[in-house]
Amino acid sequence: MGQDDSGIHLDTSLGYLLKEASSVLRVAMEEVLGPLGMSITHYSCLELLAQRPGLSNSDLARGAFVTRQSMNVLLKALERDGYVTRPAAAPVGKALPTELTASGRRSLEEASAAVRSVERRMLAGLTEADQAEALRLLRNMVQSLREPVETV
Amino acid sequence: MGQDDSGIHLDTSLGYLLKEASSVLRVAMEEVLGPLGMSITHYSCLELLAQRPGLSNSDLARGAFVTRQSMNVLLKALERDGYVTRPAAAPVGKALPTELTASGRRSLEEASAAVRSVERRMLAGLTEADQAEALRLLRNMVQSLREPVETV
DNA sequence: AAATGTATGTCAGAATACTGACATGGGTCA
DNA sequence: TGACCCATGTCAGTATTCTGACATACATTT
Repeated sequence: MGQDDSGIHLDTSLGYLLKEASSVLRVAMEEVLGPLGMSITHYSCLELLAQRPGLSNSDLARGAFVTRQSMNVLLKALERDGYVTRPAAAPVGKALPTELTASGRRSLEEASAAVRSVERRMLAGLTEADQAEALRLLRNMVQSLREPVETV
Repeated sequence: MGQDDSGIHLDTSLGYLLKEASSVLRVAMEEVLGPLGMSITHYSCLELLAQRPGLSNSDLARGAFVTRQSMNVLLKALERDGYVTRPAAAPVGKALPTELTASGRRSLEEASAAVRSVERRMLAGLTEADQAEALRLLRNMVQSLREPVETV
């Protein structure tokens, strides 16, 4: 099944290829994070907190590209298991600034190394110039999609 | 919250940017497919069948980047609603070749137009050469990640 | 001061995709 | 031929994420 190659423009669609690339990356990351008992969102949350301590639940949701409701579920589990801490009351507004615990930092270390190895593997066939170009192109696409739709 | 910009290498990580791009694309597609009562996987399935009639459930799963179990759930719903047909018995092996019905083709048409408009919007800021380069770079990344890990 | 708008945290329920498991069909190889 | 391996379809249960809704906190506007 599927051995015939009739004319398919899916093979030249950047949208489809983008989905394929993110799917392959997701699988590769789950492959290395799974043995560490960590999901991708779980890892993303810890990495964000390591680089920007004090982010709120909503901040983390935006950074990990999930809804704040989803992040809230994860964050409560991480808090229960002692990887992050949040104050009981908000110092200002309603936002609760979150921070990594020592345990969270330790847990992140090996995950971060594993993820870096995946990214290195993904970029093995690209030159420095290629990578810079990829950054430019992807940023351009993101920006274009984020711009409000023209309702001339 | 989040107004301080301490040193973040997430901003230069291609893995993170790839996830961001696919997330933005996903949201944009859901935005145009939702009003048509269609999910992304739903649309992907119909598009695949339009371009490669006779694909099996497992083929479709691979093409839409989900598990065959997930695709099976969707396919049964599509069959129940009259968008696709599958033979009661497999002509060879266990694979059941699936085909679009007239209703399925009709339903696909407007969805396909909507998705093309999203892709056009995404690529609005890129030249032809840019797009060709993006294809090359993303294909390279996909291939690198698919290669078995070196266990020297 | 009051009204409005925006952002946040959180609860509840629904949708979607996943992992695990099993039986079946077909090919490969000893 | 028989043993083995791989792919497929499918059932069941689990996990993750989403949408909808509500109350609260702050900024902006009137």
